[in-house]
Amino acid sequence: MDKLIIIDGNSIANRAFYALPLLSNSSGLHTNAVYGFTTMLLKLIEEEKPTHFLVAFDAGKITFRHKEYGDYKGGRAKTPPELSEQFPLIKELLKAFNIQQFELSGYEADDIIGTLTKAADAKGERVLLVSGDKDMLQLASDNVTVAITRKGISEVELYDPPAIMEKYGLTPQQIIDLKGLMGDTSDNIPGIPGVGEKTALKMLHEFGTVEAVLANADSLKGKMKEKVEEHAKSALMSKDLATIFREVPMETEWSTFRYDGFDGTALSSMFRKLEFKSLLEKMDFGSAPLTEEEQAAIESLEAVTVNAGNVQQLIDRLDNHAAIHVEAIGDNPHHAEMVGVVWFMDEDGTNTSYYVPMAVLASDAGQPLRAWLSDASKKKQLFDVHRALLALAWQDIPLAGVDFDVLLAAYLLDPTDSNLTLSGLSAKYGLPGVKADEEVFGKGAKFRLPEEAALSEHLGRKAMAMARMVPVLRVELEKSEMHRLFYELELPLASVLAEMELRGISVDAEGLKALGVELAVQLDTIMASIYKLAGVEFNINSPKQLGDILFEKLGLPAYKKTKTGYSTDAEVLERLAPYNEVVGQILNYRQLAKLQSTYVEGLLKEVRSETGKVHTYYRQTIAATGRLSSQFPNLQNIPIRLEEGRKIRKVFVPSEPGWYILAADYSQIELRVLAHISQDEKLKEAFLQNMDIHTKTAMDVFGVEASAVDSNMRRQAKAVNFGIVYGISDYGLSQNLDITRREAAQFIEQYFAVFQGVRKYMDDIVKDARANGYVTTLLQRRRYLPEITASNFNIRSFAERTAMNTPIQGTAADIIKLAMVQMAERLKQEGLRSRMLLQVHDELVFEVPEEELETMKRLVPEVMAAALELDVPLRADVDYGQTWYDAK
DNA sequence: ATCGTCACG
DNA sequence: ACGTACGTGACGATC
Repeated sequence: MDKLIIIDGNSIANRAFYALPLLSNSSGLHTNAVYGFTTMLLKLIEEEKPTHFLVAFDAGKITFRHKEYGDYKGGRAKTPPELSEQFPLIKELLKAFNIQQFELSGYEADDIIGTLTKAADAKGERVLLVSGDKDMLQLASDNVTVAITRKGISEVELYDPPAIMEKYGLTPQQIIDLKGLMGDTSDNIPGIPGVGEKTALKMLHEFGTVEAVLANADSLKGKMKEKVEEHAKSALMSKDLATIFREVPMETEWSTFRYDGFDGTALSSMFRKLEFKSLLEKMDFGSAPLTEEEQAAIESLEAVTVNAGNVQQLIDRLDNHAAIHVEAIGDNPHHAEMVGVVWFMDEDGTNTSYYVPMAVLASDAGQPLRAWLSDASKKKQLFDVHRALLALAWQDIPLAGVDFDVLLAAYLLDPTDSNLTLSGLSAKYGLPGVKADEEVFGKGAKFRLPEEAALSEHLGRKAMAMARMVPVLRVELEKSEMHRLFYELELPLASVLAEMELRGISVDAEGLKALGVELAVQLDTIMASIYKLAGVEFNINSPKQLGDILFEKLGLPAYKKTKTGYSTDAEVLERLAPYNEVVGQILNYRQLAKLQSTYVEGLLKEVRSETGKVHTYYRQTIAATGRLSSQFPNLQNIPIRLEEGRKIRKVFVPSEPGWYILAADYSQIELRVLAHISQDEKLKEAFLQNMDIHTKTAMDVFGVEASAVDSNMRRQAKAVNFGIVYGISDYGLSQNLDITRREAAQFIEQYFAVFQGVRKYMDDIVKDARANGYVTTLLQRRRYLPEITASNFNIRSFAERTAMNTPIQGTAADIIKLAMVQMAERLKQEGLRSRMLLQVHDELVFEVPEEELETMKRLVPEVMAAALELDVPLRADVDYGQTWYDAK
């Protein structure tokens, strides 16, 4: 039996747009609505197996309804541009799907659909109508089932006449009467004011139609009677407006909508264009050939695999210059599995790549190649030098002479790009033909290296793409004035980081284990006590089970909810603590369990048994602000705020007997940066006089002398200063200080009244961001903020706070990176044995031999303070001790 | 894979 | 009216 699926195109596109985050592909095209639309089409095709298919769209600006009723749809917000730009893509997508689309000027999609379902009814054909709009229920019949999306677009609810009867007690026809009575604000259909769904349903259950309700208005009571009588005309007009027009003059010939399946080539090409990687994989187009156009755009390449027999061919071609790619498998470069190295020489235009498997590179035959890699006079361009340095170092192959990094350059050009891969960047810069690693290797459990020829081809394509991108990226860096940031800071930093990470930091594993035993004992005791107080054993680590116990069994008040249930975070538990003793125990348990799982067990897993060291991996191309991040293990979030956790720092020790751990941290670097870029006189003055900034802020905001600032005032001032750096909002500050929004707003107003330069900076930076589309740091690091013009208040506000925060946080990141490069330089220059080990955003950690202590105590803060000259002084405080804990 | 929670600056 | 403080990573639970 035939089955026609009709999609209400505008409605589904809207639903998809608001249900999904604002995705965009590498060329900046928004694709979330297209993506949602696509997944819906795929699901319908698979599950419903339609024989006929069409999508109806609204067309033309003025429909006959506007002529009858000027205000029709007057209340509806304009379609945001982020959505309108996706309609052409959806239409292109439908072509690739081979699905008919219908639009008729002067009519809405509803009318087209109404006319078609009427025709289907007449012929007795089955129809599934998909929409996000409940109005469509009026079209349901024995033949027509209506599917209404719910919760985004992934799920639909099916309505046939019995289902509508069950849910509303109405026939499909009466859905029109329902809307006539209650109206619809989104379409600006008035209905009867004061009548909502409940009242409207009651009336219809009693009288049946709008007309009958009006005729029987007398039998209604009091106010309702008045309202119905007064708005009788409006009700009738509303019913009329809500009635879908089913007589559109159009072709309703069934065979026009025949659906014979999609064209794999066109669809896979479309998915590639949209960069729907997950769909491409899931669909397994596999051998779906590229379109001629795509094929023509791909350069030819001869991918040579090097072995002992032909290695001389590569050695003969080695020159002073090449793009190379180091392929190593695994997230952690400290124990990545080396696949091999690929060379691509650009000069002679032969388009030949040379893939050298690791075994060949490590063999005697590979010796000249290893020598070339280690020769600083041989200039090479890479993708992710930092990772390559580490992976090669663990194979005892030094790498030198790197003069460009495609990854690092692309990161600087857009630090928020979420697809910084050779495949993604190739697509972004118009070089098709580089497959995604996932596509070639598979992922997760399915990961395996392909056969040699395919591997050689894939790696060769990566190297060639790099070679092509290098000159383009060099120009782009120049154009956006980030070439100095790149060549003088980020590229040298990559080597400094690699050196620190390879050195590693020693961990007292025995001490850590002892701490673990202590924690285990305490956790056991607390657990038993919690079970006793709760009267039942449960998994305390499960927020779901914990929520059930606290809010159902013990009946405590629930302050806030999460998407999936009750919130049980520390903020909630602290409020609940007075009600029941168990809550405090749970907080205590959480704190210790975190220490045990993350900092004892987690850290122990990362300690290398041969050396007793951990080797973190700083990621240089992740954070949108230019900060580093740290992984495997994360050494940037070792506890310090609470004493119990702070003890973890005792296990970080020097790697040589008699040495010390020395740590230096910037004092108030972000507020000093703010003073400099805002040129606020008061703020500058505070730092020029080296005052306690939070006390100073309290004095100015509360208008009192230093002696009158109590600890509570200082605490509040401190929160305001944090808020300022984060891009302040009254709501955020009120949450933080647990005060009302009005009070928070007053604080902020008082702050700005004093620090007028800061206010001006905040205003100007948002204006700048809107005008340029991006903000920059002092060293010209850039962050694009496309959402600064969003129509959605929340999205736009977020972008505005980001515009305020990024130059501050980013400039602080610039400064400490400068200090690191300069510090590495000085250690070398002055022949010091001290070593830089860690960076924690505003802090540098070293291990220092005793005889260098005095030198380092002086040198480190000096270099840090002088890293960049601002209009206020920078200051770094230093301390040292036997462990990181003691260097406080 | 995603969520809730919590560690840091 | 709208409802989030900025930037990260790791863990256990759950689907």
